[in-house]
Amino acid sequence: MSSHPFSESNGLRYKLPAVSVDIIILSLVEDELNVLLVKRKFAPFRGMWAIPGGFLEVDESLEEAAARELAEETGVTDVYMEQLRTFGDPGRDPRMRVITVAYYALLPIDAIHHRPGDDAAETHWFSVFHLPKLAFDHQKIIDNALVHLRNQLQHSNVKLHLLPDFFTLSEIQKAYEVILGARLDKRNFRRKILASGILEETGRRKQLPEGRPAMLYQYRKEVDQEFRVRR
Amino acid sequence: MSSHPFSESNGLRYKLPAVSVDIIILSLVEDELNVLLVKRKFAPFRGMWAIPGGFLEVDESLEEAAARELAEETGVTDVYMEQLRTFGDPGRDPRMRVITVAYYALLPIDAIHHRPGDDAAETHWFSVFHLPKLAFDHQKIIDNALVHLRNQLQHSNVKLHLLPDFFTLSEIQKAYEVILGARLDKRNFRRKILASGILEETGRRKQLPEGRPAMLYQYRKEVDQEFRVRR
DNA sequence: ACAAAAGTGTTGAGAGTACACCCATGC
DNA sequence: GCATGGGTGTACTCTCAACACTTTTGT
Repeated sequence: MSSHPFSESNGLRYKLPAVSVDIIILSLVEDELNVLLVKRKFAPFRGMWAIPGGFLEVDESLEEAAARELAEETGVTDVYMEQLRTFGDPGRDPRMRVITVAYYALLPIDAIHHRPGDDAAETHWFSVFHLPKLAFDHQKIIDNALVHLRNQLQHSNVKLHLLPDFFTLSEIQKAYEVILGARLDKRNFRRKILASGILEETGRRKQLPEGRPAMLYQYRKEVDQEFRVRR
Repeated sequence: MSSHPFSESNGLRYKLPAVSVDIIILSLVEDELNVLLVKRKFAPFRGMWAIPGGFLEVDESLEEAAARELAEETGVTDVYMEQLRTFGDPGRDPRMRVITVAYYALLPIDAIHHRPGDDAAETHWFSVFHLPKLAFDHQKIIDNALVHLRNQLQHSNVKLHLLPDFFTLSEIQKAYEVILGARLDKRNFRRKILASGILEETGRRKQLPEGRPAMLYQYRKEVDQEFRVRR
């Protein structure tokens, strides 16, 4: 183990990298998987779109920093978040060495109050599949988040935190299809997700503009934890 | 996005956290999954065992830092490494704020030269299942690595980088059993791993001290990449 | 010949996949 | 009564799990 950075003679403090937290905020809006981006007001990459984030403050855990950034951009708290990965290549920020810990947050459609505080930062939702050119290595970070999300849906029956409290089976199937980029068979999808036991009927139905009303489901509270194992 | 940490008036530099890289070095030794630990020479936690690691140097990527620490402890280069997760709770290091990016490295038994340089640091291999009390939050970090490794073996046919170049089917099965902590059926294991196509026969056999000689296998070069998808 | 580890097949259960029609509602 | 989306069953394939004996070698 190398020595402590402060135990060396002074003049080395400039070597300390900065630590930031970036948060990929994902939501389903009108059958699209959207990510919230902010337009940069300062150099470098001034005017370009970037993942919201900021520097870590003293006595704040990484999760707290991510939650704070999320609240600043969306006004939303109590949201599902997960640490993704840390990016720290030298040169990823031209100003100085910045190590960024990437988180991603999944929010249901109905939780978005969209810029309640006047942060004055310009924000916008983009489809993750049609992004503009992004600042820093942010495209790579979003690619990473998407791979992670797809893996979760394919290999387990985790709760998909992008849905509102009550939803129809068609809505959850559509969410899977949008994220995976593939059509799924209705009968097989329903049988599988109901057999997995993560859902329960609410007894209520959703009145649609057209067609037969659909049963509303919710995730069972008890099985919030994942159960991925096969045996 | 909060402002740049250096753009504020001075007096704030002490706020910058330090960034370290810890590397969990795993190896199979005599049917045990072992992790390499170092005995701390300085406070805090002086005399306790810890995961090898060190502070990130300027112009060094996170991967390079992890590889450097690995080489310092084992003399080994060109090893399979993967980023695990970043730990940064305030108070995890009593001296100051330290954000640590955890990596794990898997090395085959025969790659270990064990302390070729005289680092003077006392190192020792421990079974991951019988660890002493560790410094910092290092127990948590190792738990994390173990969960990650088990998930990989259970949900995919990735190359297990803990094995030497050539190995018998009994050896690879034993490796799976040690890591998963479960007995596996010999016939089912062999059928499954051969059907997955990640292995190929070498044509050579391993002469054993007792019993019938066993066919030696190797991982196929072309399929180093994972193929987890089902459809 | 015996001890030790390698090697090998079959059967039953459950999961995944492909596929097409009837049902309830609003207008 | 018709347009719209909700809801349902069956047959085939493939994967997984359980289970015991024969083969090859060294001594």
